[in-house]
Amino acid sequence: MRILFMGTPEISAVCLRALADNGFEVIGAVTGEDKPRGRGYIMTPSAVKVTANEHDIPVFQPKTLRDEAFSNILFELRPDIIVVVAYGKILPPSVIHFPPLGCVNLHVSLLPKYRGAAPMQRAIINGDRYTGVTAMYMDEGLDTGDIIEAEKFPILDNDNFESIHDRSADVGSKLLCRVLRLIERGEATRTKQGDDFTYAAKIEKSDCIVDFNKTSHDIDCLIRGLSPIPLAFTRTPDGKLLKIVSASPTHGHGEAGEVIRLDDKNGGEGIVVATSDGAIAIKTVVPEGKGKMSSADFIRGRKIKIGDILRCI
RNA sequence: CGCGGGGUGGAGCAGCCUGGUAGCUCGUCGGGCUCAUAACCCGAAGGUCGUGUGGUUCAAAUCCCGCCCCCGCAA
Repeated sequence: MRILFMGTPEISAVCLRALADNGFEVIGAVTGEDKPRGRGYIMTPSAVKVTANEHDIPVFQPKTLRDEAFSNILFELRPDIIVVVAYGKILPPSVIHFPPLGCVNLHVSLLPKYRGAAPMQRAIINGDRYTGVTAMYMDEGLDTGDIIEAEKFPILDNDNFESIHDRSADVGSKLLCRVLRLIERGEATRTKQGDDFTYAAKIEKSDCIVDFNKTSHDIDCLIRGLSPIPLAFTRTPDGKLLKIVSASPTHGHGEAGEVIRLDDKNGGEGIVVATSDGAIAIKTVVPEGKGKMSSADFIRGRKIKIGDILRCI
């Protein structure tokens, strides 16, 4: 079965690696173009491109899928099936209907919940107790295709975006391999999605602002859903950015955003900030212009004091 | 040449502008107090201040120049 893989970020790369390591015939990898990233705008290849190169899989980085150039690539490759994992571009009908065995997509949520861009983050931010991965046949809608198989797993109190991402990649890549074997044997089934869908909108900067007028639980979920990338943030009284890597709800009373306790002992509470229904202990931070450090270290640097109000103006 | 911050004993920082015997909060080690402690008290060790055996100077962590490295933003 000739598989054309399409994907871009790390989670896609994990899936591509799984396919390659499990003996699937991956005839090509379509991925986003190299983009200037990081300090100094260095041109950087996608995770999928790097992985494909490691496995000697031909890489294609079309500007668009809607032109003759890409059609020609499809004709030459003659894929039996296209596997898509977080590619980053919408596939036009001409591509979706090209391969005889269709296009299979791995989506990191339990569809029809959380269609769209940021399902993992949204599930954590919303305080969901579980999430999952879904393999489906793509149709022309946004994550609306028929479900082949899905797998559910819990979101624990200490999970964050990173741990859920890694688990999704692990579970998802295995699910993908399993589903592809079913398809090879002609045993894959189709189940229509239910109507109770939701969308997981892209994470915007405004989503990352910590509002201490919310409950400790909501703030905790926000922080975990955005950690370690892009990170929830607030500001210290001097206007400096303070990103929050990890925190946990605790007890306390005070004006929302007020620093009510400071614990500079290693492993201690760190910076304790009042919320609408208690307080939250900030354990790890990234100060503006600095790298990640424990709240204890931040406090020792004498940059914060009890009574300070944290808020974004 | 995208914007900016920074490299000072093990950690986080101050000192640099206005050159002149290295400081703060911790940690570590030793001792004390205590039923006990991550608490408190006393004491100690530990730094060529990223680097060039660079420039200026009587004198450089501090001013000037080159180089290396780290980080945040933005994409």
